[in-house]
Amino acid sequence: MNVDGRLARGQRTRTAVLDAAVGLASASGLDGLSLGHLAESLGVSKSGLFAHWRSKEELQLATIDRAVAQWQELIIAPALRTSRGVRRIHALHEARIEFYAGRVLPGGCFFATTEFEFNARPGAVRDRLAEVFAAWTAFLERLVTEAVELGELPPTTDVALLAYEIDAYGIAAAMRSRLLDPEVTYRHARLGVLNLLRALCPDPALLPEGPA
Amino acid sequence: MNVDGRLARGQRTRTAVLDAAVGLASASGLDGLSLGHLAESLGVSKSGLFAHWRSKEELQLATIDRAVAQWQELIIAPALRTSRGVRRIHALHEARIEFYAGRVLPGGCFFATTEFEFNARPGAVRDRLAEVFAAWTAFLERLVTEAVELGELPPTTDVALLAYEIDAYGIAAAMRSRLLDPEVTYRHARLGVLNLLRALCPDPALLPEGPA
DNA sequence: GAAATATATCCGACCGGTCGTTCTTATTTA
DNA sequence: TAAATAAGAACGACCGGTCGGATATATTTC
Repeated sequence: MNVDGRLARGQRTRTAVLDAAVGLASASGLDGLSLGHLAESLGVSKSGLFAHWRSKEELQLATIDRAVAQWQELIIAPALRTSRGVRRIHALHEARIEFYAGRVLPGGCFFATTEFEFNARPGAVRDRLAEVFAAWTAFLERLVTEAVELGELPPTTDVALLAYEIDAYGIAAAMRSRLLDPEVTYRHARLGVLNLLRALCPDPALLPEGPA
Repeated sequence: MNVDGRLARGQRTRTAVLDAAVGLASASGLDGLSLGHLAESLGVSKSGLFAHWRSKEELQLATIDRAVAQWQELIIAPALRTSRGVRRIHALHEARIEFYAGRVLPGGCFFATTEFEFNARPGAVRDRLAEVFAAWTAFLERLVTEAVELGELPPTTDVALLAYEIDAYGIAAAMRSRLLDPEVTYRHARLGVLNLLRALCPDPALLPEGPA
């Protein structure tokens, strides 16, 4: 970084490349995205990419990190600004559905696409994706645990199961929205979690009224 | 077919190729599976495949049809042998989870893999996959409707929503089981639907007792 | 029934094209 | 000037696909 705070040229290039890679890979997958197409979409030569990353795999790993940062900023951070407990769980899910429905990444969910792509392809990329997924699950479970500790959910709540259920509605939305009616899909994904939380949460004031 | 009922040589080859293709594509995807690898795994020459299908896309479409037939036989048919209503819905979900957990196809769920793979790849294959998915959704909704008509589910049931929720637990299981603990994942997928049905179904005798 | 013919099936060799990657060279930046 | 950054050309490997010919199977002919 320069003295005046501006990013060096190389750093700017790297960020631009990774942002484009996240967007394109959300549609085509990380392996499905060819370096030639990525370079062309940026008006950059393919070999120039190798000045910043030693191999395609290194660029893929960097792309995952960039996608995690975006996820953190667009999904996690807004949820953490709401009050702890059931409200925060609901806000997290809503932010996720908004993310899909708003087509922030034109290709859909980066993680859903790549995690299916690398499901049966062992290697560093798959390991990294598994780490990210495990961290996401742990985060979800932590939010549920907090809601239980606050008394907003019954103490008998199966934390891991509820986290699974909430995540399932999101995953299914990411998949179904591209093949079936997106509006209907997103409505179901939102209604499903709302019903789930309403059935468990004794205090109806913690959740929005109406059909969602 | 011959007069004695045995399949002709070509027909046997075609079936063997498609069976292998379904298995391999469940792991690597339909486009990710190269014709060279497919041919090699069968001890057959690559060019020989083109004697049966005019292009890779034609073989992909035939592979989808074969996967549909397997799904019909292994998931749909067993469920249809149980009595109509909530029991049948539950049996369908259980068969699906068993299918994943039993690793019938070593690569996971053929449809989950390929539908994500072709999510952003328009063409005949994607169209066919969307058709299959729509048919699957319609089938799920029909089962739910039947349960409502039988009085086993409340008449106020949101049929499409409940079908979405049941499918979501299956989709999530297909995805998470490969990156997180499979046993835990399948247990959650089964428990989730069981809880869902128990909460709606006034007659507890229609569902198995115990924690799943 | 045997020979001859037609057809279905399959293979090895090869093509053009795309992939990730490397090497050499030029240009910018500090 | 030295280092960082970029481009261009070219590579070997692999891809889907084609082609002529070999082999097995079915059908016809005698």
